[in-house]
Amino acid sequence: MDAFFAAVEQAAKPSLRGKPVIVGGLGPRGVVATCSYEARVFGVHSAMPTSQARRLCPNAAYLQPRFEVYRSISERVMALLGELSPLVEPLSLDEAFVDLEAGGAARDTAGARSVAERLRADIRAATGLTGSVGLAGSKMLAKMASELAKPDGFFVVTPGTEPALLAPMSVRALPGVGPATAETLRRAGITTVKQVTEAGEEELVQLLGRAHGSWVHAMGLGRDRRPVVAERDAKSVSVEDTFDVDLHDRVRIRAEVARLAERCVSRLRGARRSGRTVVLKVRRYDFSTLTRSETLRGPTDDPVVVREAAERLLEGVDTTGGVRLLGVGVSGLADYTQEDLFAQAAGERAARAAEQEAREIAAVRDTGGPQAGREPGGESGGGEPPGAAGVPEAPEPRRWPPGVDVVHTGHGPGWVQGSGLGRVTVRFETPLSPPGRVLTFAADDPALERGKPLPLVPQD
DNA sequence: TCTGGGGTCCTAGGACCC
DNA sequence: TCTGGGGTCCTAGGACCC
Repeated sequence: MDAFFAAVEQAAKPSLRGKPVIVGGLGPRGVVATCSYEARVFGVHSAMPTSQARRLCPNAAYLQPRFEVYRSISERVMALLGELSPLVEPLSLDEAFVDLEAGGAARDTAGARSVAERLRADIRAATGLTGSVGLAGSKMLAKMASELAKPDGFFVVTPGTEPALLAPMSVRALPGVGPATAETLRRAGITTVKQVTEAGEEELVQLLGRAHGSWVHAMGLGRDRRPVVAERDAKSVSVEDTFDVDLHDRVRIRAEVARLAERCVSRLRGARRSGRTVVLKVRRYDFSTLTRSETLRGPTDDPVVVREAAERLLEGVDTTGGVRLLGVGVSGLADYTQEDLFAQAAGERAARAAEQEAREIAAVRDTGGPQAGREPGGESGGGEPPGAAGVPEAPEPRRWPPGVDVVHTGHGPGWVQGSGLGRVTVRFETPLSPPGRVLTFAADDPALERGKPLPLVPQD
C-alpha cells in the first residue's frame, strides 16, 4: 500500500486530500510513522522525529495513528491476496509477499501482469486506496520492484534483466544493508551493488562476518531462494513506553515496570501463548539502552510471575540520571495457557521462595543480618499496583488527540483537528462527504463524544 | 523539542555437560 | 606442575526491518 497510514487518513478526511499529512507520535518524543507524498516534498520521511517534521512542514496535518482502522483495512487487502494464492506472507500491515506459482493464478509473465493489474483494481475498489505491485522471480527482487513501482504502479523484473537492474543501485537498496553495514562497506570502497559483486564472498565475509557477508553477497547477485512462508508463529511479545520526560523516581519506575508487565502478559494471553524468558529493557537519559533477562524453569502466562521477574531485573539496573524508556518482553514462547500452567506457576513461586530463603540464610551467615548493605528504604513502593490505594480518583479529563473520530449530537460525525486550553476543534466531514466545516467546542462539552471509524468506501 | 514501537536474526562469552 | 573439544543453554548487545 502506498503511504498507507497517511493515505487512509486522506481517504477518511476529505479536507486532507492533496495536502501534507503526517501520521505518528505527536508527543515531544514522537517520530513519524508515515507521511503523505505531499509531505515528502518537504523532506519529511518515516522515522524522523516529529519535532523535526514540524520544522520542515509546519502546515501539515499531524495525526495520531488509528491502528484499529489500519488493521481492518489491512485484513481486507490480505484477503484479496489470499484469493491469488494460499502462500501469502505479510511483512507488516501494508505489505506482503504472494507466491503466485503456488496459487496457480499465473502461468507466465503476461498472466502475472494481468493478475497484478486486476489485484490493484480490486484493492482500489475494496478500500478506496492505491497499492503498488512488484513482480519478480524472488522475494528480494519483488520487493525492490514494488519500491520502483510506487506510488500506484506496477513493475516487473523480467528474468535476465536482474544484473543490469541491480548493478548501479546503492548497497543500501539491498535487504539487510542498513546504516552500519553501508558504512563498513563504504570504508572498504564499496558503495554500489556492482562493487559488492566484484568484491566476492570472501572479502564480504571478512568485512561483515560469516552469515551477514554471505547474505549480502548473495543479495548483490540477485540470488534469493527464500520461500514465501505463510503464518509464522511469533517468537516474542513485548511492550515498551517512551516517557515524555525522563523518569527519576525509583518508585515510579517500578510502578511503570509493573504496568508494562501486565500489558505484556495481556497481549501474551490474548495470543494464547506463554513464555519462559522475561526481558526488561531500559533506555537511559543519554539514549544508552540495556536489557536484562531471566529464564524461568518453565513457560508462564501468569501476570504475577512476569511482573515479579521484571521487578527483580529492575533491581539490578542503575537508573541514576533518569530513564527515557522502559520495556517488558517475554520470549521462549510456548502454546500453553493459564489452565495448563497453574501448577507450574505455583511451583515457580515456591522455588523462588526457597532460593530467597537460601540467600537470606547465606546473608545472615556472611554479614550478620539480612538488611546489611541495603539502602535505607530500598524496599519502598513495592507490591502496590498504581491506583490501588484507597484515594478517590478525580474523573479522567477527556483526551482529544488530533485525528480521532468524534460525534456531535447536533453536527454529526467528524474528527479532531486540534485541542488545548480546554477547547477542541472538530472538522465535520466523513469519508463520503465533501470537505467539511470546522467548529470549536469546550473540551468537556457533553454533546461531543468519541466516534467510530467510518468505512472508506460505500458498503453494500 | 533528536532519536517510537514491535519484531527478527546474529554474535560472542561463559556455564555446563559428555 | 596450564591448556581438549564439541554441543547446548543462557545472557547481552547490536543491526536491521516496517
